[in-house]
Amino acid sequence: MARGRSPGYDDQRELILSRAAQLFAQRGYSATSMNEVAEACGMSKPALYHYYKDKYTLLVQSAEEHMARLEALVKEVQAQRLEPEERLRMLIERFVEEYANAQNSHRVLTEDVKFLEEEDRERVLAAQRRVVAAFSRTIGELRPELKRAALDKPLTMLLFGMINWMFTWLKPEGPLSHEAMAPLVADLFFGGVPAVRLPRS
Amino acid sequence: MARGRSPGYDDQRELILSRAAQLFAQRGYSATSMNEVAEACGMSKPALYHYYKDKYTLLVQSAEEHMARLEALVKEVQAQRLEPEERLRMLIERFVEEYANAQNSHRVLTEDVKFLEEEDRERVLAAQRRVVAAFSRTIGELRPELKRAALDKPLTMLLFGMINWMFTWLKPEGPLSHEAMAPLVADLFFGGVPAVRLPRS
DNA sequence: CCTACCGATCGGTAGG
DNA sequence: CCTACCGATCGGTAGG
Repeated sequence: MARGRSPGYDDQRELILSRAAQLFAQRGYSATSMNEVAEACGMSKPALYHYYKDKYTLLVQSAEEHMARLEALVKEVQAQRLEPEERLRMLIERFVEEYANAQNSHRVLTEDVKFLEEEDRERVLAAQRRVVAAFSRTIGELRPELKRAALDKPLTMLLFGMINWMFTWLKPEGPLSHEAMAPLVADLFFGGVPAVRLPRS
Repeated sequence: MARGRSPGYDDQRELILSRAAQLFAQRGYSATSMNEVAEACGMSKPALYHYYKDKYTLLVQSAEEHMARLEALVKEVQAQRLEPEERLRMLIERFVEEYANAQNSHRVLTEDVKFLEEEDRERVLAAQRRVVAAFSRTIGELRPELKRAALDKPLTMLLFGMINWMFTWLKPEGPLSHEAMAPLVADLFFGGVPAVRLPRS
């Protein structure tokens, strides 16, 4: 029978992961030392190693948990069985919100995937592809001829560009909130999609 | 009287900078060693240090040269005195083309600015602000009420999101060329801008 | 322009 | 014999 960990164990792991993600986001994975992570958590390095076996595990964990949340979010929205436009609007809104709440993980995911080993990176990228596919299917339903012209995926990536890039310039102290940005992105995208000219076949 | 450098000196410097940018883009600035740079250039590490005094100079040089090209490009387009929509279309086209030709520098600029020292980073960011201002002025001319609602800058950043993010997913071997992407971005943006709803005042 | 190094700091782990 | 740590230092490697 398992005796279980100390009661604060999981809380400590969560704290460490969030502090590590913050440092990785600020300085980059490889420029962050485990000494800095330990210090940011108010513990010694050996204590840190009690909770995570190595630095790399922090990176993998951060990336995977973030992707898991994004995939869960996609499933939640899909379960509502909305019309394409409404569904995509909600996906945009929920993704912007999630990014706002997980800016460090988001940045680690977009900038530090290169430090993942082949196998881990493939698993993360596979999850990203599933998320992108959910968006692009919705865009294909929105205007089916885009899908026939193979423009659904590129347009999806332009949409992701707008929201993935958002937190490089949108500062929390600024006059504009992320809640105000989501409808702006949606208006711009839904206004633009009908204007896209198809290549002549 | 200056004796001048060896005839191949500037060529070597250019080669090194381009190889270094390639490695920085692939592995990140801090995870790239000067041994790797030297090897990629087919020279010893001491030889490399003959051309650049340190690793940091390679980073600064890469960022500054790339920003200088972008600013030159903005000036060229502005000199043509086009109508706002045509001018913005051309800016988009030229930026996508420049990014395509300088993907490594572009990635270094977007992901490794954090390694610049305060003073250098400020100079680079100031150049970026001037470029953004050129875009956002044009967008303000396109639909002046956006500027009054302070949405010209956010919309500019959404546009930059689309094109800055493009080369994270657009692969040279892929079926879609960057030349085809520029008009797609422009159509989407110009179609979307009139659809943007202003916050009620 | 090479081999041969340096001061420092890295990620990770020993004994207690 | 378990867990939760500490002070000190390991083997290797970074930039220079």
